[in-house]
Formats: sequence, structure tokens, C-alpha cells
Amino acid sequence: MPELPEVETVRVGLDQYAVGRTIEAVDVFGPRTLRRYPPGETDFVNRLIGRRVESARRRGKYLWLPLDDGAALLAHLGMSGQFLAVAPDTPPGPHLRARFRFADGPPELRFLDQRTFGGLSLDDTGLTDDGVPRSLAHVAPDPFEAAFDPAAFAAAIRRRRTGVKRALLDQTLISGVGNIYADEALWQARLHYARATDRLRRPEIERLLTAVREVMAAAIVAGGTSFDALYVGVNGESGWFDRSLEVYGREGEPCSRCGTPIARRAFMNRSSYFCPTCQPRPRNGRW
DNA sequence: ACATCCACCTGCTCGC
DNA sequence: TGCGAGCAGGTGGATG
Repeated sequence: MPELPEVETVRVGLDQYAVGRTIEAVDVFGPRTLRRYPPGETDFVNRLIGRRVESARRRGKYLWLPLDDGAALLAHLGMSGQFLAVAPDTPPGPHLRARFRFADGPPELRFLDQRTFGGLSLDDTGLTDDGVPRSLAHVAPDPFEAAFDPAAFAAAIRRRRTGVKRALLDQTLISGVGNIYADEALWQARLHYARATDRLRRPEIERLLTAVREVMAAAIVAGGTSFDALYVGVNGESGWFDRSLEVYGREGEPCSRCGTPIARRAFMNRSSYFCPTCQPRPRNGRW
């Protein structure tokens, strides 16, 4: 469940199903799950057993579970990762990547990932000033964090020489925004994805930031966007924000503001959806 | 330092 | 029915 609202939905699930519990056993399946954790599986498992999960935290699309020894279990869902709380006798299925059992019995927590772009790791190097594990220091604050500084964001985005959608997707500028919510926020702010970042006016940046916040906040309330069974919460339930999407995946359908058919363009090896009338193409755009 | 591209995967849908 | 092409909510390492 990949963008901020989906990851937040998972975080809430982890809060419910993992926090306060003591890890008793860990199994890891497949070579790619721990590829960002060089010490490997044996070290990973040994450091987790006996640890109590203190809380469930998130920055952008990254999750971590602080442990009672000061380390943190990190997770990124990639394109298709999910955490599920299930009964121990639930069949493993082909995408099971890790399993956590707890001292207080069922349910156990599973990490599944069809495409294996997600992964787990451990960080015991302490926290940054913002309170995130040091290995996430390269990730910018997301727009719901206290550490997020709108003025600093405005200055940083105008220093860039790129298109506004690229900037939104750059997790070192602002984190949590992915392809769906970038398109939705740009539509709400009436900005074309290729608008040059260094030519954005201050009110446009404010509109954009407001749109990012509003769209993602509404999606969190809806439990995220679920087009298929790949995107479910820890309890296995789908979100329903797909019904509220204005442009993403709606090529050819009328724009709810002006009736113009929504257009789709290949961009950055993916698709961008927008309203050609509400979001006019800039003369000096940057792709 | 910054901007851009591409590899990393599996599985589903579409058109021939 | 088979088969290749295209597509999918992301990221970081390599390259300019």
C-alpha cells in the first residue's frame, strides 16, 4: 500500500496489532526482503527476539517500530508490500516474506510482498533531531509532521530546475506523495505537472501544499486507495478513496469542474492524469 | 550538488 | 488458447 495515506492506514494497524507485544519468533523468506540490511537474516532475527514493540511510526512512506532496546524495525512497502495480522494456521501463500510471532500468542504479523520492491531492516544508530532513525535522514519530513517547514519547502522547490510533479515525487523535498496523490493534488491546485518549479508563484506553492494536505487527509479518512487486493490494511480491509479520485485512472471521463475529458500522458515511465482545461500546459514547461 | 534514467520484480490485461 | 507487450500506489544507484 504505497503512498502516505495507505502507509498511514498500515501504521494504524501496526499500532493496534504489534505495539505493546513482545516478539518471540521471526522467520524471513526469500533473499530480497533484507537486501537493505547487510548483516543478514540470522543477525536480524536474533536482534528482534525478546524485544517489545514500543510504538508504530511513519515518515512519508517509511514505517518503523521503535523497540525497547532503542533500535527500530524499519519497513518500506515498495509497490506491493502489506502487513497482515492473521491466525498462525493461515496458509502462507506465494508472497509471504516474513512472519513475526509474539509472546502473548496469536494473531501473528506477516509481511507479504508480491513484487519484492519493499523490504525490512533494523536501525540501532539512534534518532535524528526530528526523531527519525538515522537511516531515514535523507527522507524529507512529510506535510503532516511538525518538522515540516512550509517556508523551507517553498524556498527549496523554487531553487530546483525541474517540473513540479518531479519535485512532488522527490522524497528528499517532501515525502509521502506518490503518483496518485501528485496527480490529485495538481488537479486540485490547477497546476500542470510540467510547470517549472523555479517559476512557481508563492500563492501557487501554497495552493499546492494545501491541496497535497487536503487530498491525503481525505484519503487517510477513507483508509487509502485500493484498486485491488494488493492494497489492504493490517486487518485485510480495503480503503475506498478510489471513489473520490478526480483524475487518477479516469482518462476520458469528464472533469468534475469543467467537463473536459481527463487526459493521460506518459511521463517519467509512468502515467500522468490531468484536465487539459483546468491545468493548461505551460509554455516553458519542464518535463 | 543536482537532474534524469533505469534496474529491480511479479502478475494481470489487452490485442493479435 | 497462446504469447508478447504494456502496465502497475516506489526507490536508490549510476550516469550525465
